Formats: sequence, structure tokens, C-alpha cells
Amino acid sequence: MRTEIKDNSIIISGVKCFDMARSSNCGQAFRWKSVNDGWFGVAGDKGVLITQKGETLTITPGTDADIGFWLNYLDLYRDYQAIENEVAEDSVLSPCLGYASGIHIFNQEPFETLISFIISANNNIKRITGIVERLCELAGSRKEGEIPFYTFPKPEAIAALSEQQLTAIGSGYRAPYIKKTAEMIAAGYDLEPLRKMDTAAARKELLQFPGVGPKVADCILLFSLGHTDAFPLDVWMKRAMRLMYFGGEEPCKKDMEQKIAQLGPNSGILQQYIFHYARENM
DNA sequence: ACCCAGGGTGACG
DNA sequence: CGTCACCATGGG
Repeated sequence: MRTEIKDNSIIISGVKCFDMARSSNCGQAFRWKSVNDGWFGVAGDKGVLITQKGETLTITPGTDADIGFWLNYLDLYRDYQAIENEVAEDSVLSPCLGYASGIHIFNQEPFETLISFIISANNNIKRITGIVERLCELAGSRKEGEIPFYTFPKPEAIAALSEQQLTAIGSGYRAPYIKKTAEMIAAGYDLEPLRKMDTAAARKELLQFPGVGPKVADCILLFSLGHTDAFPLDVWMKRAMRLMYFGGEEPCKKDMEQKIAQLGPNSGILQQYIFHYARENM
């Protein structure tokens, strides 16, 4: 893999085992949208267009100082080929690769992920995307450029909104959860130390936030805090796990946990393959 | 009209 | 510890 700067763009060549289309459209992030010949997305205070042609990625705009940020965000440091090789040898999981090969876990900003997945509860991806977009327009800061965009709001900005404003953008009964959680972060709770905790301890911390239960906590751990063994179990995943490992029958909790543990330290990444496979097939 | 969506909360046993 | 009604919203 090689990086260079050309015409205000970051060019990353020799990119293997990465599919931007699948990665940006697999329900882990809500701020990427397909445009003419690529994807426009926002991360932190950066809004960029990413195009992929074969093994070459182009990120526009991008300077030398941004290279490390995007390599980390797109999880290009991780050896996904090794992970996919193991999946290919697993007779149960290998069918997922046809639909999920090239999916990377994006390393997103923790507060944004926390709020986004509170919104995700009992909701569908299209609606979640819309609510997040309206939240950014309501309380984020506008950035001008070739494609103008809004940043994800800071905790203080969301805490300052009324519940009525939050329901007005479509968040429904989750409005008080969003507000209270933002208030807790604005009051000084730091999510960063959760990266270094073991997954179970970090999960317990996240469960303190209103609107965060086991599934939402696992999404935050996996999509923003580097815990690749967090395994979000939503309705799609339960359906898929039932069919793949339990003959279509509902397993008891212990058997499910045992099966997940058996998938190893990258179970969360495998989860994303299974999730995408399930959404396309079930 | 009914069911579903990347579920969580609170009440009750 | 487990179960379950309820929660707001829009699309099928």
C-alpha cells in the first residue's frame, strides 16, 4: 500500500481486500452517501469524496496531515486478507464472503457513534440516516466547500436542544435518551478510556447511558472503540445465527454466547460479514 | 389495518 | 435472574 498527495487529493494505491461500496452501505455508519462516481461522507470536521477504482482509493480533499486519519478511519492498517482467509475455510461462514468480502469496520468518533446507535434502536437504517442528517443540520456546524456539509454536533450542542426539537427531527421516544446522554458527555464523561478497557468492562460503562442496552453498546464498542470482539445481536443477526448454527431453532442464551465466543477475537468483524449477508438474503 | 425496523426501559415475578 | 407491554415514526 502506498500513499501520495496529488491535486488536493490523497491517493492510496495497492489497496487490497477493501470495498468502499459495501463498507459504507452496511449499516455501521450513517453519514456516507453514494454520489456520481463515489461516496461523500463526513468524519470529524472533514467532508470528503472517496472514489475507488480497482486497488486505488482517492480521497478529496485531503492533505498530507489527513493521511493517517483516513488510513485509521477506513481500517486500512488491519490485515483483512488474513481474516477473510480464515472465513473462506469455514464452511458455515464462507458463503458470506460473496456478499461481504471487502467490508472494513470504520473507526468512527465515539460520541457520534453513541448518539447514532441510540437512534438506531427499534428503527431501520434508512430512517436512522435521515434522523442523523437532520440532527447535524440542526445542531452541527456548516462547512463550505465543493459539497457543503454539516459536522456531527458536539455534546454541548445536543444537550442544549429541547426534547421537542429532537422529536421534530423524527427521533420519537428516543429524544430524552439522546438529550440525557449528550448532557452526561457534556458534563465531562470521557469515552476514550473505554478503548483500553477489556470489552466487558467497557460494555458495562456504556450501559449506564440512557437508551444504551446490550446491542447498542456492542455497536459502539465495535464501530468506534476498537473492540473487534463486540458482537451486536439485532433482529437480523439473531435470524442469521439461528439458521446458520442452530438449525433454525431459537437457541438458549448460553448456547448463543458460547457460539459467539467460539468465533474468536475478531468475532465482531465476522458479525459484520454475517449481518450484510443476512440483509441481502433473508 | 397490521407488521417491521441494527431495542431499551420499567414493572412484575 | 427472565419475561413482556410499551414506546414514536415511516415504509411495506
